Amino acid sequence: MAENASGSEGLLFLTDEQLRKGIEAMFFAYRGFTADPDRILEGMDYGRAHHRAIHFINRSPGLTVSNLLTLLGVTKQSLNRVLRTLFEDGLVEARVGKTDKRERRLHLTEKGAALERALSDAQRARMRAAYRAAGPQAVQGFRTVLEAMMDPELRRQYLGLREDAP
Amino acid sequence: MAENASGSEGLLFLTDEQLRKGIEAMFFAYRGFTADPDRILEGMDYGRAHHRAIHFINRSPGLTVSNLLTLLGVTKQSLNRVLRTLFEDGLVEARVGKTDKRERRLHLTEKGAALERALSDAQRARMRAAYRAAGPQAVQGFRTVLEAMMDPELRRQYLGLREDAP
DNA sequence: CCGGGAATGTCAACAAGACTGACGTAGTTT
DNA sequence: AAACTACGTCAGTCTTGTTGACATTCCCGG
Repeated sequence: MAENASGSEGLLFLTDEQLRKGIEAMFFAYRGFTADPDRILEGMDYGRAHHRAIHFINRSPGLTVSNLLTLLGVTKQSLNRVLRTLFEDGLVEARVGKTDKRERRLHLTEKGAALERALSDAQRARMRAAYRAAGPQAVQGFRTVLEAMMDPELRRQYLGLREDAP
Repeated sequence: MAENASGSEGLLFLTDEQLRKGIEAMFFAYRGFTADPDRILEGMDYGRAHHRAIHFINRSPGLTVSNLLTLLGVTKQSLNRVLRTLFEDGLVEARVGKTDKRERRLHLTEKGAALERALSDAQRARMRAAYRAAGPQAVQGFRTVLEAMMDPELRRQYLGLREDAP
């Protein structure tokens, strides 16, 4: 039995206790989520900030610095420090914009793409294992709750970049 | 090829694209998740680290410094800086352990509990809104995936706090 | 064509929060 | 008495974020 927490369909009984568990689940899960890439990056001169930049450049090749700035939600000074090392080490290259020559469109080099693959392989492996363990319905719910938890602005960014759903 | 799709029993179509969306959902959702408490804390002399300490002390009153150390996964030097300011400002108090006098059992003061309430009210409100928007099944799936994503050690910590076990 | 503003880079200074390493002190266990 | 444990602390480093100020290059509207 134990239909305790949530009514099977209609109403949600949201005790503070349940919410607290959700909060702690986010905290612990996020640690796990970042653990593998962090392990790979440690020892290199890079950190989580580099990973994030590389991720989004890989995902949207040719995006501009200010696109990336908006996605990451940091200051240009902060991002620039990261990008500079990525340029210097030949992981990322910038091509001057065709229509607007002020823009620098960012692309991964082969070397950069290789690192990206290493990082996201690790992260995807964990995500895949979690998805498999939890099952399809859980995955759907997972995504739905996460989307609902984003700030409206961030959600717009996220959805705007998605190809499939509305 | 194209065998990357289905899991053993279910129809788990796990394309890299889908996994990438899950990864980004975690990234954006975590930003939203921490945004409200961060806003409250900004301007005070506190940060996210203080929030985390306060959260777990509230959750398990009387826990020791090393308990907290394990939960947070940081070094004692790092935690100590945080705890010191919380002691000085009278938000947390330490009581010498009864059986083992080396231990300092941590408790929130009234003032500390008030801040905890302010912080977690904000965070719970967001979590509640997300849960409501997503529905009960989604909530179940959300928690299931997050648990599966934790490191085994972290999951033990997390579960250990749910059901009281040694 | 000129000037405002946008996109970008860069210098400098600073802060939070993590880390390592070393050392000290009180209390507990063997 | 020695060894180990729980905790605190000093000192230094690193990453990643912040503000503020200023320069350059370029687009576009008047």
